[in-house]
Amino acid sequence: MTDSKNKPAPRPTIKAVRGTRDLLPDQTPLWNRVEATTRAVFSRYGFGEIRTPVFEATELFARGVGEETDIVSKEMFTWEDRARAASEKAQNLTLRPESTAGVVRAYIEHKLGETGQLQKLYYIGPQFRRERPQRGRYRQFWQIGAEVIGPQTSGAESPLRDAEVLEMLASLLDELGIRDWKLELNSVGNAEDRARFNVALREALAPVKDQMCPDNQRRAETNPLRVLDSKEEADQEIINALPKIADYLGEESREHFEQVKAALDACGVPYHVNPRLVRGLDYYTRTTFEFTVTTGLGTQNALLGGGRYDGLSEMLGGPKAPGIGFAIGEDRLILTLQAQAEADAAASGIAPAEPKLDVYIAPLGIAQNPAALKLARELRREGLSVEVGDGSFKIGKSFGFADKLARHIILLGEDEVATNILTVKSFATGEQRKISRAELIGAL
RNA sequence: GCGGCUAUAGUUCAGUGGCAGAACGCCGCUCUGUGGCAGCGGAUGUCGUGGGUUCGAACCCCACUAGCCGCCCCA
Repeated sequence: MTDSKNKPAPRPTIKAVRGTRDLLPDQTPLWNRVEATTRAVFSRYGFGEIRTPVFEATELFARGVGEETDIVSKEMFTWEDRARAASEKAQNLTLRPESTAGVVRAYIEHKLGETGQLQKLYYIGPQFRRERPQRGRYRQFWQIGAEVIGPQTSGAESPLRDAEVLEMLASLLDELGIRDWKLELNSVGNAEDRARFNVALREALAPVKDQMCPDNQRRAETNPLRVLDSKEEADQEIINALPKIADYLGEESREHFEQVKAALDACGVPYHVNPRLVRGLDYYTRTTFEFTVTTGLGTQNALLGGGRYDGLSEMLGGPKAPGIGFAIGEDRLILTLQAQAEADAAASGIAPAEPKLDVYIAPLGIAQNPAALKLARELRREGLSVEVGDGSFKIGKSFGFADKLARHIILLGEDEVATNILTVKSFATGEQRKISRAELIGAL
């Protein structure tokens, strides 16, 4: 006679934290397809997988990504690790906001350059940025990235590598079925070019920066390059009049860029040179690029971005090791594919079929449960996908479940267990047959 | 970090001060070894959280949280 209105004391429910989310089984097949395709494509180009830690010393990102970038200055999940002994120093740690710095750290730490070989490394994994969540922008998000890095003698600096990476990305997006991608390409020059350009830019900005928005005024001071890709309407006239990086490229950088473009032309990979494409991370030199799409992402239309980082290894205290790499926003890739699939379904009026199991086994009565599980075990071992009902279910209920889950139902009553002649009904045809256990696999 | 919009059943959503609703889905029965279709019946719920106004709040006000959209930035 307990009072059913006596509800348990309310407890606050725990939810996924802001900007994070669960990927349920209706989502993960697409993720797995994307990742499997990526691995297959990358391995055809000689890339091997690297797995680095999801957290690193904060210093790595400060030096690698750049102290003045938004990522480092305001978007990192950083904490002070407890010192476990008086003699131990507390360490400042950070959840990785991107993976290139970590990969290059590993390259240096494991002396991969000493092999003399070009290293082609890829990764797939979560990254963390403390930004305001939005469509296609999460606080835990996934990136698929690859890096080509090695000593100069390995050919890591060759424009061939830039073109190969870009061609690989074009092939990957094609193979995944991304239909409307666009490659934006630019060169920001080598360290010397950038230094000269920065001086010229500062000179040009000095008399006009007061007329610009506060953000651009700040950038004019801290990172003048970033003024160039500002989208602030009111400042566009001023920005268009600023010096162009292309005019400050040295002969070497210019020639490098020309060769990248020539190789892309030869491969038939379309691109648009965008002189204002300046990527946000400090380590980029020479080639920079971005692939954008028009479906599914709204204003977060950059699907992936990357570029060359010839000085990064040295910035991290390693040997000279030119490299080029990119990071694909996997979440955005998935959103794009989903948006395309929805558009296709709407156009054709055909909803994609749900995947079904091969067999649903319905024991009729709990006495048949052990036999049902035994049969399931055997069929699964022979490679079939199988679900087992419970003998307490009414037969109608079993059919209901079976029809949703599987292509065939096997009824397992006393007779079937005793004779080893199974009753099998196929939902596609509605046909019901008696099949001996020995002939079952062939009959399905 | 800034601005706008939003939050009601499992889902999509209606409800603008007076009994908490619809569709789909779910459960039961018609039908105890035959599902889908159909008929009948049923449950959907702290109306995001906390406070305030009011005789009375899903509705008005405030704060918070979360989501979406945009800005910033980035993948």
